[in-house]
Formats: sequence, C-alpha cells, structure tokens
Amino acid sequence: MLPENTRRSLPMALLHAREAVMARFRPMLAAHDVTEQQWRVLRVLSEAGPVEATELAERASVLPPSLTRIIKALEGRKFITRNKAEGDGRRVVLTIAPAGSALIDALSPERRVIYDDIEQRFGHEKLEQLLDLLESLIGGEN
Amino acid sequence: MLPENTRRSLPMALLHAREAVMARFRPMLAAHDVTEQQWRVLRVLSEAGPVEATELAERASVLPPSLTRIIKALEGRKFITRNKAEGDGRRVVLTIAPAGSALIDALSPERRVIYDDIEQRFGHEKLEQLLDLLESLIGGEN
DNA sequence: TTGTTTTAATTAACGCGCTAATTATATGCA
DNA sequence: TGCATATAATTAGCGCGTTAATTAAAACAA
Repeated sequence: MLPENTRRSLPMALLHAREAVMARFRPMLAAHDVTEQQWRVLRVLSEAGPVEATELAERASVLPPSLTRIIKALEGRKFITRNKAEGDGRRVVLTIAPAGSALIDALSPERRVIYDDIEQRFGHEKLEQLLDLLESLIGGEN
Repeated sequence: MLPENTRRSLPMALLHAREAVMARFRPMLAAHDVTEQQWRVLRVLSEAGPVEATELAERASVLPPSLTRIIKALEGRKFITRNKAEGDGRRVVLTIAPAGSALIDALSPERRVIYDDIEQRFGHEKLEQLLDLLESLIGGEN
C-alpha cells in the first residue's frame, strides 16, 4: 500500500531521521572545516591504516568521483598522503598523515558527547532496535 | 558509547538504508527525467493544491534555495505554474499544471508496485516498527 | 609481441544540500 | 509620512551524489 501521508513514507522518514541526527554533528565538523564525507574518509584511514582507493570508497560510503575530490582536498591540507600502489600503477594507496590523526583525536571527544546524548535521549534499547531494523533493511536485498 | 564498527553507526546506517530504498525508485524517476526532489515537490502540489513556497519547501523537505531551482525546472517543463500571492508581493504561490498531474498519474502505479515490493520483502510489521522508531527519532528533539 | 579486453581512477556535467549574503516587499514605530 | 526592522525569496559559492565518458595501466589472447 502507498503511504497516505508523507510522514509514513519510508524514504521521507529516513531522510528526516538522517537530517535530524546529522544536524547534531554538523556544527562540530563545520568548526573544523571538514565535511561529513571528508570526516568519514579520515576515520576509515585512521582505523584501517593505508587503504586502496576502491576499498576506501566502499568503507567510507563515498562514490569514486567524490572520493577523488575528497582526496584532493585532504591531501591539500596534509591530512592524508596519496601514493601509487607498487606493482599496479592504476591503484592508489591512501595513508593518514599526522595532521589527519591530530584532527581525529581532537574531534573524537566531542563526537562521543554528541553520540551519547542522542543515545540517552532516544533510549539505548530503541537505538539498538532501530539499528537492527536498518541493518535488515539494508542487507536484506530489500 | 561510540559505535565501534561503522555498521552500527546511526548516521551511516540511515545513509545506507536510504540509499538502499532510493535505489529502487531512482530508475523510475530517471526514466521520466525527474529528480527525487522534483518528484516530492510535485507530489505535495498534487496532494495539497496551491501552496506558498515556504510551506511547499517544508512539506517537500527541500531547502528554500533548492526549491527556487526546482521551481525553475518544473515551470520550464510546464509541470507547475508560479504566481505572486495577492496582497503580499513577496510570497510566491505554486500550482500544479495539467502536465504535472499527468506525470503524477503516470508514475503512481509504478510507485505503488515498488513500495509494495519493499514492504513485502521487509515485512509489514517491521516496516511499521521502523517507521515508528524513525518518527520518534525525528520528533523527539533528539 | 601486438592488439583486445578489463579494471582503477579520474573527469565531465548536472542537480541538490547547505550556509551566507542579497534583494524586494511588508510591517512597525516614531 | 519616513525610517528602521522583519520576512520571503532569490542568488552566490562550494562540496557531494549520480551517471556517463574518458584516461591510464594491467591482464589476456592470438
């Protein structure tokens, strides 16, 4: 059945929910001149070490064309370094640089506070339920 | 607590979920050369009649600058008409045009099929649960 | 080895999200 | 009435999403 009102439309609800959550994180990122996507890329590089572009794009949920732009920006600010893979001149390997690690460290506490606040307001139980449902929706070939 | 792995990160999960759902609708919209946001605007105008720009932006979940661009595009294709509000020269009133209504009618059956398919695969019960949780997350000043 | 096919990354083109600034019209106040 | 303030819409500027096209390098085949 089609959703009669817009609020019960799944795409709309997901959009609003994401908007509501990101509104909490955006000021923090803006204060450090980092976009949401740049932040995701940095986090993946911080947690996973040197990674090839294709894998990085997947893990950070960014499309390849966007990643190219993000790499340029982050490299320009010395947050990451970019090298060709040895043995395959097509592949590119990205590595986090000291300035990048420093930014991660600087923002993590704030990030934790925001995340905790959301979890507390929304409820731990409900958050787990929501994450389970979302995971199922994503993974289930829906 | 911070989410250890990316899959249990709420912003990421919402992003992926929305992406998974929209992937189903996108081909339909692309086939008719309508963007997702243009489609939302058309639907609101179709369901709510003539509406002022500010209200339209809210109901379609589109930012005012985006709405300006969308109006231009839709007006150019004769899907909507744009007039000044009588009594207040600042306000703009949008109305759906016959071609716009025709597009809505043409796409609605397809839309229903896709939505039904998602609901069937995911499960009616789970969909309702998910919508409830999302609604709570959005509305709860979280 | 040479030519074809495949793969990785980039570029191109267009629209939207987002913030900030600007324009135009209304409203409020002295 | 005249001026300051407030409001609605638009414009500007930048980055990302998305699809398609392009470039460069590797793998494969004759």
